[in-house]
Amino acid sequence: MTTPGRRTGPYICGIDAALDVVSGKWKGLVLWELHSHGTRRFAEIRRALHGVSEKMLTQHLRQMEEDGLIHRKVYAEVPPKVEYSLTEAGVSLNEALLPLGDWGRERLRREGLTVKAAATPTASTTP
Amino acid sequence: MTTPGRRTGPYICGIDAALDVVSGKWKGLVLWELHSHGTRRFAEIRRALHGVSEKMLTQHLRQMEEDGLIHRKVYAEVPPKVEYSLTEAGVSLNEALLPLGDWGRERLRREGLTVKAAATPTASTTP
DNA sequence: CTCCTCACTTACTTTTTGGTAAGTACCCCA
DNA sequence: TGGGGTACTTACCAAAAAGTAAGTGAGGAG
Repeated sequence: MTTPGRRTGPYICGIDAALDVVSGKWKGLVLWELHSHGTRRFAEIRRALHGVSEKMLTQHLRQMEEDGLIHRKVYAEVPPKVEYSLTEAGVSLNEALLPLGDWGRERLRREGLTVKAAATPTASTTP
Repeated sequence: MTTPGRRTGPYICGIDAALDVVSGKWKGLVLWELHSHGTRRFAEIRRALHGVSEKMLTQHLRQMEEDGLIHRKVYAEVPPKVEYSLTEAGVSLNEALLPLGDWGRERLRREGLTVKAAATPTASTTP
């Protein structure tokens, strides 16, 4: 039990409340994956996020669902099928993250840091 | 030695590179404190961020300095005096965080979450 | 003389986070 | 019959982040 919690309770400001929802090794990527593909199945996301474990992925997806960022649709089919997509809040969060992504890319340029091979080769632009 | 590192190396995208620099329980607040006051001394920041320990604060400040977000000026005076201020990168990061702060405040409103007493009562608006 | 302030550092402990590996239950393909 | 795929869960472990408490060394207030 005990949701692998980080529901710290009272926040001190908006940034706090927003960062809390994005922090987690893969959450940003999940957000971006769903943003650029609209709807994805569990295994598709897993393959897109090279290196994520099933445990971490489910954990993150559950938290993001709880936080109202993504929607989870289960098909009562026989090989299980679950589809994830962004909610309105998820879409707007993604938009709010765009300037931060710009800043990050600028930082990479500035410091001459390496960027790993794109997580999703099919995605148009990486954030 | 060995900076309490979280320099994970190769990033996968800009958001990654930006989040890495802001994640840490107090970094967002430090950024905001310096943004709204221009220049602050160690003890002033400490008092503004109610609840931070000296260890965590120095640790965060050092990392942020390493990441080029803040500038640290030491006066060779007899009761020590150190002043912190934002660098250009720090200022632009703060700007990039504004939409995220908006989103966070919207989230707080949406979910009816509590907000702790402002960290800096003198600050005009909380992010 | 004693305590408080400044800006830290160090050692140690706890909490949180992430990773590994296995198990589940059923299906399709060869 | 054996292997792969679907979407997970569980138990256990390692690593990282954060908290606690104490020490430093000089100055100024009482």
